[in-house]
Amino acid sequence: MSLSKLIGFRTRDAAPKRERRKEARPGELLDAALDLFVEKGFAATRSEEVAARAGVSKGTLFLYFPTKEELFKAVVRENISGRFQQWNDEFQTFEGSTADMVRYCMKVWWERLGATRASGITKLIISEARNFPELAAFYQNEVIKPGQDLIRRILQRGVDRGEFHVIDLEYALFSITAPMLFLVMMKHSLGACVPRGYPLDPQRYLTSQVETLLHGLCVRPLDPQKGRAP
Amino acid sequence: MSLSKLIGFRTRDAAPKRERRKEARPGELLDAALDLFVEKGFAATRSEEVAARAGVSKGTLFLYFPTKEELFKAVVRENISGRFQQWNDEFQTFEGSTADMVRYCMKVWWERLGATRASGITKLIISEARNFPELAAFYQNEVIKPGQDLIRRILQRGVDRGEFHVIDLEYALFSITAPMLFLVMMKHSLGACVPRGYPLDPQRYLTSQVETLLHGLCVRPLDPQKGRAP
DNA sequence: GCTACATTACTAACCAGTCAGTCATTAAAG
DNA sequence: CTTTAATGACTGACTGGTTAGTAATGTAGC
Repeated sequence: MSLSKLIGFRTRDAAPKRERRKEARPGELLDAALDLFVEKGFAATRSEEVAARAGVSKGTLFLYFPTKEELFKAVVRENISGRFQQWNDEFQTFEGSTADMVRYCMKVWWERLGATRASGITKLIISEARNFPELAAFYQNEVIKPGQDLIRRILQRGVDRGEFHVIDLEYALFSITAPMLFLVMMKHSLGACVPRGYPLDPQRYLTSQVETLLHGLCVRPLDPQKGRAP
Repeated sequence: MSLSKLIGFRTRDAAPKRERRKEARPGELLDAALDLFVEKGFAATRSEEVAARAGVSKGTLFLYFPTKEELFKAVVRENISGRFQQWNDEFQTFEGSTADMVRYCMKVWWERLGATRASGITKLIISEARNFPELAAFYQNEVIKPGQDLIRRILQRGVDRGEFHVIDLEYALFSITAPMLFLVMMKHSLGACVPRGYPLDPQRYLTSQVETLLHGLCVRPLDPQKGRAP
């Protein structure tokens, strides 16, 4: 059985003509790789399949990326780490209550990462960290650390302005990241293959989690009896 | 290189004598399988390695378990599903506030599952669900469903007794399971290979998460200003 | 026709599951 | 108690199928 049959389609249509397109290849390969890494994970994604989906042969893939690991790192840089600078700047100039800042943070995270294909990379790393520790370390430095720094700054702002009574900044961090991680896992793991129970409305899920978190976090709840009614 | 060298030790000491121990084999194989599945995941665990760690040959493994998937299911039954009945009974007879019940639930979960090797199975399933949907479905029925039913009953009790103001039971569920999942993931994924930041004290983590959750969940917080100080 | 991009065929290495045969154990017969 | 024969638990080489990465061979475009 031919591989192209196996995959079902070629991006660069039926004509198996040989073309020289040095500029476009890397981008097309990264795009194909993201799809397949998210769908199958790192170990289970075959290099030849990535090449086929980008409409080239396996040899060509290794012409642009020396190993499968380097291909993966390039995918992460392209889709996640490369975009952190912009987000950092955005939060530097935020005005309003820190509670709103937390709400906005979740919203932005979902719109720009959680809801996109790129969130599958997070699931992949969590899934395969132990089998590919070098990739895990790369992701830790390139994505997790900057992300946590950003959240830490938000929480610190809440404490500094007397809005939050955070005892332990490091643990409060996880009150924000755990729901994010859970949603990503539902989207890309069990939720993607065991339909029972989960199609989980992301907006509603995030709102519910954030509001619960804030009511346990704010020094002066607006009104003990209100704030949760529809 | 010999496989026993690769693995580093044999459970049933240096003598490679041939023994007939029909009764003991399945248990020893399940034990070895749990270790390796947790350490490497399902796909990356080689059958021969499981056999070697149990001190038998690969042929013997397939004598007791027809396929690798059946071996895995047996591991889940042995270590998780087989124990649910007892836990269910325990919560049926709980007396005290539902808040305490939630605290107790977390504590018990950690002591009997989270802290044990078995928690690695949860991580494995989340990691490999998409590549092994049949295993995911099995786990969904055998573990997740019973677990969620248990938590749902606790929350419902809180609502019935006027202790909780839960709007949507199905989403409140995740406020309890998400921190559990996060902790398991830290323990078995990034936390197990990227030392930076995490050795995460489980007791402290769980307490912090549960208290935050409860203060946003209880109808009448005991005292808005207190309850979070050490 | 030259050269840089692209392909194909190849290597070396994996691994689940099988099966023909081996040998520890047991029990019947001497 | 000892010998012999039957049993079935156990073994490991083998099959058929994987895949990352390489190198020889093409061919497009200048």
